[in-house]
Amino acid sequence: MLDRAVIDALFPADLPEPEHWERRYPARQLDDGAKVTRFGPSPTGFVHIGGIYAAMINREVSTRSGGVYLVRVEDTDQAREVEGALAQFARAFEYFDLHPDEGDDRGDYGPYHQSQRESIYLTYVRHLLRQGKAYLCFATKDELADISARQQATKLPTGYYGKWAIWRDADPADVAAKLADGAPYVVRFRVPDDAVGQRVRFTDAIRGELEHEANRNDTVILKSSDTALRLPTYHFAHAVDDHLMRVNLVIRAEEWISSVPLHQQLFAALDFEPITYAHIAPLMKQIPGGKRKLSKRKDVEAGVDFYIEAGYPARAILYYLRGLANGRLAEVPLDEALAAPIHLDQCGVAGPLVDLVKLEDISADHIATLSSTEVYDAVHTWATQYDHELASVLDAERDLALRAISVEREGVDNPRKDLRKWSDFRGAYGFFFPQLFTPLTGPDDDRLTPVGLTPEVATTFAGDFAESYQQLDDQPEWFNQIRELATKLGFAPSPKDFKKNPDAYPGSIREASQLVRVALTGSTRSPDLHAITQALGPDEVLRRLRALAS
RNA sequence: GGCCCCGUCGUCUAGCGGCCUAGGACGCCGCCCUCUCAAGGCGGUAGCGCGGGUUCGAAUCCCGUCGGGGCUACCA
Repeated sequence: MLDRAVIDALFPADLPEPEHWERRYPARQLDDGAKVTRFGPSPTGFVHIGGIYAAMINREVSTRSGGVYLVRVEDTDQAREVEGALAQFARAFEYFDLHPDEGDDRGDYGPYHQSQRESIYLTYVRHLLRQGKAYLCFATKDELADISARQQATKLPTGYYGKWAIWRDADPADVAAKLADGAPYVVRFRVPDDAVGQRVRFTDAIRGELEHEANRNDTVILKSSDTALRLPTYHFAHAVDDHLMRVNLVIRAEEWISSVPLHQQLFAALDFEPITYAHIAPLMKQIPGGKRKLSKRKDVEAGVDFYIEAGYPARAILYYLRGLANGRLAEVPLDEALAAPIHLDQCGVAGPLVDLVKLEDISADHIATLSSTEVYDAVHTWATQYDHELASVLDAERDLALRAISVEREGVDNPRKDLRKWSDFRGAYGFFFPQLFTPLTGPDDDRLTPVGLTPEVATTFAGDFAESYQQLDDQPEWFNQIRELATKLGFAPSPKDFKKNPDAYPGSIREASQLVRVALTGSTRSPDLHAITQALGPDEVLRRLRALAS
């Protein structure tokens, strides 16, 4: 073990003792059962939908228990930090309305950036060093790689332990010599001697009793001394931060289960009160022949921006994720589900596949419950960010937009479900706006092809229809115009008759209707025709019909 | 390789020894409605990974096995 003077010389002279931090961050005054939870975004990449999933559960559990939810930025990996990642997190939290009780801008247990907590970590590293519960390690990358290779060759567990831990029991003179040379070092945790071969049990709030081999590795707790900031690894930061921030329930993804034995050793070595863990199942993606964890790099739908850019309403996504967390909540209506608590003991333990089709169904159902103005506002907000042309049209044509959105939405039992996300708006409703609609170029226009009428018939029908067109309020009367003209031009009165004898007619009432539809909307799919003409107004209706006729 | 987690229709799941000839939702298929597209209504398709036990009785408990996922980093 190193002399205390040697150890202390490695740290700033004014570095506080642990007692200082203990006083600085006192135990919280909370009711029994109140949960202090946290989410730790790591700005090393873009926001993962699984991060929103985890944040939502953390937020929910703390709120529900009368506790505190905090966001702590886990930026100890400075080398991999990605520009703009934090801003993206902020945007995502805003979009999903997941605001922490404590974070960068408020809270008494900060700073909430790990990169700003260096002296706190150093206090505890020095503390462990002085007690011989940690030690300096000068092993180089090459040496480590060599150790690992030899272990693999002899089928031994890989890692830095036992006789492989070359600096664990190094002669203080050798350490002093390295230090004198200015050699970079890391600080490793000294696993308790009695840990080898031990098994540990712990209770997971989601999974119940879990059992694991005790940790044997002298894990790095403080990263290399050759960097400007002396930052800890995740494991050490977790122990120090969650203890000092008085977190009492750690909800995190399943891949951390394997680290619990290490974390428990760390808590014990630091004399910290043990903490409760809840490991949630990771979100998965379907791949040929199986499934795997949703990958930020490979899967677009792993990134939150995918959902925000496409314009899935936040509440629909939240509802979907809630149903994934607690299956029962997928069976109750959205409002009820969002108001219901998430129970950790009812969380699924198998990683669910993210099912975009299901999300779209949920989203369409949700949008169908919104009023026209709510839809307008949401589309407008979305378009302002992602479709400027649409945004300016919506600004200029607010009344028309509202009339368009109202078609088969207001005052009906079953509102149309043609909007699954805000980016669908242009395709489904764009034709309402002259600025976004290109009239047919004539009977040869490709958009008319699916209707299956000859150019001559199409031109004649459109021309005659425009000629005698009347903008009638009554839907049946209005539709009679199509019916009568169709009869006059020899169309079959019903699709069945036409089907029975296709050579006897130019088409049926169905083709006639579709002709008008395509002329007015450019598509064979649209809301009710009469309602469209009411929204468009007679002038625009005639303009579009004549474009086909000419 | 070692260790850990997980395994019910294509997907999300209900089920926690008899209420299970396994229920619901999404998808898919069909029918109805209809001027079209949707929506809606009705119906259908499809599953306990496999093998042993325990038990009068197992999707439910135990063991094994197979399969999927994760950890095994100075990434979190």
